[in-house]
Amino acid sequence: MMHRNGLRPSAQRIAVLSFVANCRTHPSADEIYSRLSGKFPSLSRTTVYNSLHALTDASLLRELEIESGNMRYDFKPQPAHGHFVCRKCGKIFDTPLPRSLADSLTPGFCIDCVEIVYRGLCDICNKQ
Amino acid sequence: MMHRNGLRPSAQRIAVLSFVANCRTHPSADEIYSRLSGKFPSLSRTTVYNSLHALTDASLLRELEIESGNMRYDFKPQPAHGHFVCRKCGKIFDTPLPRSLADSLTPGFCIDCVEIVYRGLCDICNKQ
DNA sequence: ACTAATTTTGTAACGCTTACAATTAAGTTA
DNA sequence: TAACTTAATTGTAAGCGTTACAAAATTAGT
Repeated sequence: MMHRNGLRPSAQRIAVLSFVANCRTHPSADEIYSRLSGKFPSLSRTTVYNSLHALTDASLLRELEIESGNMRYDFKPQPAHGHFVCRKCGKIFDTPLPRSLADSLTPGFCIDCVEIVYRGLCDICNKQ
Repeated sequence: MMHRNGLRPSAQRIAVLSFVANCRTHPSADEIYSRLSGKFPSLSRTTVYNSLHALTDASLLRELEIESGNMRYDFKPQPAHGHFVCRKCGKIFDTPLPRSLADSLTPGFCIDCVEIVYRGLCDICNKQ
């Protein structure tokens, strides 16, 4: 994957990418750093940020502006989806995209991507 | 409006609220501060943040997590709408919401609000 | 006018992110 | 393999938006 985009697949970058890809929580840079510094004792925060930027530029990751002051990351090759943020437990759930999203846009506009964030209570918190 | 929510309508708060309400650009805290410090020479950044928080808590403003590291503000009493961010000129356009947004959500979830951000090229930048 | 409560203000600090230079590692050529 | 070139990693320091806090100023009610 990285070779195709002229990215050198270093051990750190592989670790960052596969962690985000296998992690269901859309982790932040700091979460990634904390979880990986066990395997890479010399890991630097800067490396995590560098990797995240490189992988984002290569369209392997997507940045989620879901939480103020904390960028979160998503594995991009997955099918497009929205996100639901529970205001109580803070968990983030993937949601399917509603059909006909582009319907309501002015003609002449060119859409690169659509970001949908629902906020509310998840089913578990809603019961309590 | 503020009285109804137990908010004291100070001159600064009125200025912040009416500036956001009449400003089509969804301004950031810093933009608000810059534009208002002419009328209020002693205005403090903290006051702007305080006012924005108070007005947000009172549901008169809405926070937009559109731009990383820069919260933007929207006048809430307007009908619900999405936002289109042009990747070239950076302008933010209001867009109508697509119908049946809640369709795709898991039952049991309670939706407080939906945020939709389109990214791409606006009609003017698209022509160039 | 007096008191009590709220708001504004300025400074300092916080947290996430970036800039930068030095070190290390990885590819390339001979 | 050895020398060379390029790219990635690391640590420190700085940047930026935001928040915490205490003092001063303003407002509201008696």
